[in-house]
Amino acid sequence: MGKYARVIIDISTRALDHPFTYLIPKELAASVKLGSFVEVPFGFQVRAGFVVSIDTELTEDAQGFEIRPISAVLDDKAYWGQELLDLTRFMSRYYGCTWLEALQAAIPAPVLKNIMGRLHTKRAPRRRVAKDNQAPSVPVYPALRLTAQQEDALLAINESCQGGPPVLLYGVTGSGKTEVYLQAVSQCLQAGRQAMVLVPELSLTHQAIQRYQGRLGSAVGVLHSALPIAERRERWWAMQRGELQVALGTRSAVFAPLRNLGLIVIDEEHESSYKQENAPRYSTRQVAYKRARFHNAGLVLGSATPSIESYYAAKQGHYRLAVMSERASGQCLPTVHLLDMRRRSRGSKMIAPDLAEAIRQRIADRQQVVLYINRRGFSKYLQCNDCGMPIGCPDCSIPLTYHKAKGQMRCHYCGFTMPPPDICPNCQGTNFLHGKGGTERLLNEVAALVPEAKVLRMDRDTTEKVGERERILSEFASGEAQILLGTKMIAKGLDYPQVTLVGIINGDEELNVPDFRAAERCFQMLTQVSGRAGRGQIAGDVYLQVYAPEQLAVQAAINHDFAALYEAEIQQRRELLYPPFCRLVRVIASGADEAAVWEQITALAEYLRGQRTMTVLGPVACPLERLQNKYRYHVLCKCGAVQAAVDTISDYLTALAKRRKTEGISFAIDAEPQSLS
DNA sequence: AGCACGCCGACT
DNA sequence: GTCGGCGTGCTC
Repeated sequence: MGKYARVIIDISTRALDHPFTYLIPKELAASVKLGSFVEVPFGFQVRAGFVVSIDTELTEDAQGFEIRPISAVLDDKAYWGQELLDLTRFMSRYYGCTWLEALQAAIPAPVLKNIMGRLHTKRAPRRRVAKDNQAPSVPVYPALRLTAQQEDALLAINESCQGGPPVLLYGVTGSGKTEVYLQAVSQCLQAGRQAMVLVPELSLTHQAIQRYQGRLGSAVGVLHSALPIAERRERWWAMQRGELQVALGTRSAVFAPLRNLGLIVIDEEHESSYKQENAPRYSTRQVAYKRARFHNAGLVLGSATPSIESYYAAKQGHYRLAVMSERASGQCLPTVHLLDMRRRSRGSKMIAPDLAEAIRQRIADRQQVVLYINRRGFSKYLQCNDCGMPIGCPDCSIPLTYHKAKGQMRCHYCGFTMPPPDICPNCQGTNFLHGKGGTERLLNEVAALVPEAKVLRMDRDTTEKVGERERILSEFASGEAQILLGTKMIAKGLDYPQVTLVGIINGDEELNVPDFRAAERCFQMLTQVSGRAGRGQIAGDVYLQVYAPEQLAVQAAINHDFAALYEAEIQQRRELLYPPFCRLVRVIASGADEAAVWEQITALAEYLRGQRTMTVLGPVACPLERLQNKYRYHVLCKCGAVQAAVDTISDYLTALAKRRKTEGISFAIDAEPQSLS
């Protein structure tokens, strides 16, 4: 029986991000446990806190303080106890966030809010209303016969569940990865263990959910932040009580409170949405790896276009590679027509004549068309109209960003600047294009081209509301509309047999994004979108409009040649020292006072350079220079070990916070960033 | 983050 | 004379 409890206070600031020691009063001795939420006196106030250790002796860090008693217990359930503590502690250290921020990510807001709501209000906890959330009956989805390759993959996964290495499942589109997951999960359940299936946000469609529920029935619990609050809370508690055996959901579902995990599946493992873009900036892959290790559970990372880093890790022997190179049902791939958009006159249409003709044809034949437009490029770049190459940084091999006001080209990794060139360094051409496209313009063009067709538009602007995406998709599925036009949202999960034509408007725009992963992302996107055409009886066509047809990412996508892309990328990353050959840690400073932000980030960069343990690039303005009226600057650290680098940065920032030097300026540490905007 | 303590300007 | 500005310091 411990006498003291060490507690993380419910205040998220670096200055207070350490445990405070309290006495456990005798009458609370039974209910104060590891992971309990408690109410404690804190200075002049009463705050909620989270018990992270229970000790019989006073620890050294608490010596010399007047130890006050815990005033009440807010919740004595230990949740997933020690695992939650270990995992969130690890996250706070590795990702450089506060322990509280990590806890807030691991416990859903509605649940947390409910507990915190009991603070100093002696209201008796209400009885849970046992609302059974049994969805209306779902059509049964029977098990399919596996191909030899699928059998092999399943075997590897089963071995992973029994202590074998994690599996990287590289299966081409249509090779039947989902069927393999379903059977692996079934076997896991039969062995009396639980399973978790993680998918990217955009893949968690009605259809996908039905497939899992159709096979696994009511054991499946869907976790998604878009669900109604009450439902989310109840679903979480049901898992906590052990009433659901399978958690199906997006990124945050990696924290599903399952206590007997046997298998974790991460589908589309290459997706960047698996990295959270605000604190705690965790990687789902890594948290899943930690949880799998804790439970001795299996782990599968699956993709038709694996990330370069995962594939490299597999080649190094960290993952077991399972390959499914054949389609399960022998559908044939669509024909890809490459349309070279260079040397087109100023003011010409976004849709090339060939594609325009094809659209007209399909509409006349009462078939359906998908038009994909890239909208990744938020910054302006300069592109050669003769060879199609973006003007890049000589040191970092990423496109330079064009700053109209200063009439300058700038590298957002290292700060290199130069005036806009008159002559293309690649081909000596003298014609340049200023890039930045628009959905609006495309929509108008399509309307003028085929006024009789109904066009649906789907992008972030039109799908703010919950359920809007499903509504648009079902309208398209019903055949009411002939053309679906949109951004990334339409790239995956669509399986409509009437679609015989896919037009990709700016297929290589991704290559103009100042990010060293641009080629990899471009390849992934082209592969995904192309897969939407010709899924029915009629063969499909893909019209791919590009400015740089020679670029390897484009060529590799047309030829379905992942190996070529991988080899080229890995060689370049080795030469330029990018992941997986180093680890990146990015620190962003932002604030309304630009001079103050610059001063702070410069001081940080100088300090880090002085440590001589990492290569420090910058500081420079972030590609997204101003966000919500705040100026943003970053430094990029190339290091050998993430933890050591983050420790150094965290210590510096904590000292700064304690001296109150950071008023009005906020810092964010991003360990192993996926996006550098 | 909050909140008190503390030392300097214009107000019932 | 005092009400109140926000600069420092502290919270087990």
